[in-house]
Amino acid sequence: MTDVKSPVSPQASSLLYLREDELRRGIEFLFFGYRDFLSEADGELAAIGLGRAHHRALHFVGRNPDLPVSELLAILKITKQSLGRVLKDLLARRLIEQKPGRRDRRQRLLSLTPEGQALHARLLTLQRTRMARAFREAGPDAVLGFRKVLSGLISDDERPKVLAMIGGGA
Amino acid sequence: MTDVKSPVSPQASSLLYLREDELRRGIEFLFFGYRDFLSEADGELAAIGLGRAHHRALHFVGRNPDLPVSELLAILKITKQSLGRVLKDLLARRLIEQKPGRRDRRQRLLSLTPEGQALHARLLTLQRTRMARAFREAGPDAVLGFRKVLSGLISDDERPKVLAMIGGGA
DNA sequence: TAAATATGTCAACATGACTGACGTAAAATC
DNA sequence: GATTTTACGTCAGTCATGTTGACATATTTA
Repeated sequence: MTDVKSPVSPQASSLLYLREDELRRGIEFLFFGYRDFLSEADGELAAIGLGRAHHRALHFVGRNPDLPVSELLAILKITKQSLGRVLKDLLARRLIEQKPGRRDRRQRLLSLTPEGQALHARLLTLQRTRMARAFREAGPDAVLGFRKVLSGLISDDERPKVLAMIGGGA
Repeated sequence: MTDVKSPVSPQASSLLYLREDELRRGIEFLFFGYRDFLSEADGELAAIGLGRAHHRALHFVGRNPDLPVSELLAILKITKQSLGRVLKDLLARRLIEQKPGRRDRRQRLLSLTPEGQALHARLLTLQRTRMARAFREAGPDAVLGFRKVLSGLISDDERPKVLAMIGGGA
């Protein structure tokens, strides 16, 4: 019991940002930021009878034309049964289309129809608008930090794949 | 078709970080970071037969002893029926306890039992550990940016309440 | 006393995840 | 060429978590 009054938990002041309280705040910011960020697109989706699961599939297919089902499964980390239902809906509404792979004809390569692209673009614009405002208010350095921390939150064994797909550094 | 090769979408290079592509990357980082951040605690929870919904309630009650149900509802933004089921489970397992409010006896103030505190602490430590690693690798400036951007993603009308609860600036 | 508030509860339903089992076509391997 | 593996689909059942709508009860406020 040396330091009588030390509000700092770990050790030096250079590590203030690693105090328990700061970590808890980070956790909670992530919760609330994520919650509200998604709520907007959710509204649009609900209006046309789709859910988040459809949105996620639509997004990654849109971003990655001719994506095999297996890769989409790896990105979303859900079971094929869960994805199956979602894809069935999207195919029935002609938002997504399939074609067999050229090299491997067992594969069903997924891509968006023009209507799918339109919806994808609409949702992406919504989300980009919100993200753009947050980025603008926070500034370029903050944006870098935002990505750095989130990148660190990704599982070690997933990070290479994810970074390769997302593109760019950090 | 003037600028033949302009990789920049909006206008100046000072706004590079607001290009569509950078915004998309931010969106995707948020998706993957959130996905993997939660997966760890999910495992612990599944092992004892609880889910994310229980975790969220446990967390905010733990952080905010004597929390009225109405406030928990406002934090989680779910219906009282959904919360009711979760609280019923937590009460049955004696992880949470209720007591009537002193000033307003209609209220049921929620707090954690010792067992609830133990579980809360265990889960929080798990999450803090992961967050701490990401923070440490990213550095203090990045942490600030992380919080700034997430704060900007929170709905305008929610931000004051949330910031008041989370504490600290930005 | 009447109205509003805080909370709980019953019932029905939707979404999106899961497990487990089985089927088929194409590719890869022995 | 026969066998095994792979990519994908599908049927069936279950679970967790959200929803709406209606109604009940106790307590506070007007």
